[in-house]
Amino acid sequence: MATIDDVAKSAGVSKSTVSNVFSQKRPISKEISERVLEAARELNYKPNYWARSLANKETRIIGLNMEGDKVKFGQFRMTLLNGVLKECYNQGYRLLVNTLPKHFTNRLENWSSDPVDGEILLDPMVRDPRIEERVAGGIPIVVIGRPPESHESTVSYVSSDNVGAGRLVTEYLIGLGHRNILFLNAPEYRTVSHERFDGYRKALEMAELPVESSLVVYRDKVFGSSEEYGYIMAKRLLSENPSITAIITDTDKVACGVYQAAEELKLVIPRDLSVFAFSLETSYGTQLQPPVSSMRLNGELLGSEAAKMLLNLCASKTPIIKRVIIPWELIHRESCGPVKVVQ
Amino acid sequence: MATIDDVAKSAGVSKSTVSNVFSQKRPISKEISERVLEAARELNYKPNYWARSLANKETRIIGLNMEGDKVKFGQFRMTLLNGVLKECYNQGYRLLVNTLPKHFTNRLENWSSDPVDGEILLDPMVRDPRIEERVAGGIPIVVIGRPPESHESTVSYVSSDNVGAGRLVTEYLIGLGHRNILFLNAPEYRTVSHERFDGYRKALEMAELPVESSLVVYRDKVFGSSEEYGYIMAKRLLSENPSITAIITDTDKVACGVYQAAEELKLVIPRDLSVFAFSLETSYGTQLQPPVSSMRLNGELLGSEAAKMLLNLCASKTPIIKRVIIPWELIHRESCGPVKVVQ
DNA sequence: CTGTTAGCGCCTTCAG
DNA sequence: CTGAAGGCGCTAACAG
Repeated sequence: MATIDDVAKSAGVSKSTVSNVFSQKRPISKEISERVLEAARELNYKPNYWARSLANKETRIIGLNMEGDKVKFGQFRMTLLNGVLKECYNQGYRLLVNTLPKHFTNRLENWSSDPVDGEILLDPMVRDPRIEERVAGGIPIVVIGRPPESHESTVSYVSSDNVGAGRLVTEYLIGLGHRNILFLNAPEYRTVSHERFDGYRKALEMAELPVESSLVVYRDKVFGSSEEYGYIMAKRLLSENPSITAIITDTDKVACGVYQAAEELKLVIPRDLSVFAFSLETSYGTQLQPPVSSMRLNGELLGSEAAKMLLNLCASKTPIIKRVIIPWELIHRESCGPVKVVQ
Repeated sequence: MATIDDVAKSAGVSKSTVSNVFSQKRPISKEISERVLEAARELNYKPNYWARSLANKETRIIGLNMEGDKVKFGQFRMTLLNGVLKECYNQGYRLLVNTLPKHFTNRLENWSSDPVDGEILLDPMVRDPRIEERVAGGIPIVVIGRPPESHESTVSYVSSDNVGAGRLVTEYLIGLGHRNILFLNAPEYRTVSHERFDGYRKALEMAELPVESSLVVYRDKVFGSSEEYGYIMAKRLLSENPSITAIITDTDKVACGVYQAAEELKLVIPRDLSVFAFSLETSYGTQLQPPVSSMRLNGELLGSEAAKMLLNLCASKTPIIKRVIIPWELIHRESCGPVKVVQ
């Protein structure tokens, strides 16, 4: 690969002239400029990205950091990704998907700074070392979802109103006459599960209903898949506690497990059991019989807003903490109905 | 941000010692090593990724390059992405999604090498400058899909058997009695549309049926969306030529437009019209009434195989051209049926 | 096992 | 408008 020196020599000019022909940072006479370009073309020269980044101290790359080792996109993350990409596209940035497993980054020889100007963090956790590291290193970040309380006022983020969502759903089910609503929540270490629980709790309190701790379950690591989580917990809890008439799940995959459990227990949805899923990760949501009611989260907007904020942060260097809440919408399908009247 | 020099000074050793403590490229005594690590921790030092890349001539980043300016993931691309990510994860590589619009890269000041060790190219075109550039620059690439003929034997690729798929689908429809099968193909500049057409043609020839050029349409740029393409072309051609009893489409989005046209023309699917879609990009495929028959393409395997090949290429430096064909599966749903018997 | 000296390829002063 | 010299932060080759 030809370097700037080769081109300079070949065109009979100095390195800095070549550099400026490309960077356009200072005017170069048309003749010389063309001579340089011609030489570059012949040598198949392109400025080296890393060398340029090193000197410029900027990469024009932003990172997308997904929590955990499972780096896998579902429906929701995909729309989110599309939003981020759209904004990258608009502003001439590239996107780096961070996929390094911990057992890799933990090794000393792989320990290094990240090759990005800033990062978008997904799925914030109640204790999130990712945030602390980046704050310490002065790397601009934007979180998608609510950051842990310790950083809520120091970190920019874009999120849905998860408390409101949890509350609305619960109120909706209460309105249908449900009194024992099982909540198959996301893992406890994620902030979102607490937000949704807060909403759930508020709705129950407003309705003067008790909050049974046995009805609130957080996903545990023991479950190999979301379906398994939904299936096992639904089967167990519905058997133990037949008064449960509605289940709120984290995703449609969990709901899928719930459906299976319901079928085995001869419970008909929505006649005997109402089911609601917060987010749709697959096409299960609409394929299930009956299709499961859910939230529409507008991932694309979450993504593009996050990217916009991050790129502003990268550019301005006067870090302005912002918070953006993206509205959701409750989608009524056919999985929730009035509670069965006991005869 | 602290540099290697700061750490060296603070620990009272030389730069190269610090370097080697981190890179582990040569043994450093335990005492010194710990002293260095201690100093690094205090200064919050991390090796600079770009500087390291520059010296090492490797980034441990691979690129995912999508043709065109539309950088957007649908269902199929997402599974493909997941496959790529899985392999990146296994081998400690990061993934860079290339999203730079042409009007950006065309500007001289943005012209530069790509910050990756190698690249996966999606949606190869009949004339594909991306391939030529990278071959000229000596950047390892793997194409997903069949490369243009000019490079078929010089470039590694992983693909589905699109000719076979086109053929099988067409034979299937012929077997159902269809004789006038409209093919709403992908854009002509993409190699995949030619492969599928080849299969379509072969099937017709085997059945000794004529290949009507008016029944083979390539998507044109004038269409703003896939749905529009399907809708407009189906409406026009079904009106002009009522003998058409089956339509093969590129994706479920195109099929969605076809469904709408059929409805307006009072054609019932599959009674009056059979519809088949090659790939499923959205949840339309299964949500449409009736659900549309399609190919299951195994995007995850395509992606992971491509990544595996690329990482091999990056490592070995003795470029071995490989070709991998990933099998597909025909999924029968309810959109194809026997041709209506004329009474 | 550790230190010294050159680069990697580009950009950025500062002279001219 | 152009050239020369030095630096970005790290690694590599060669001494010791």
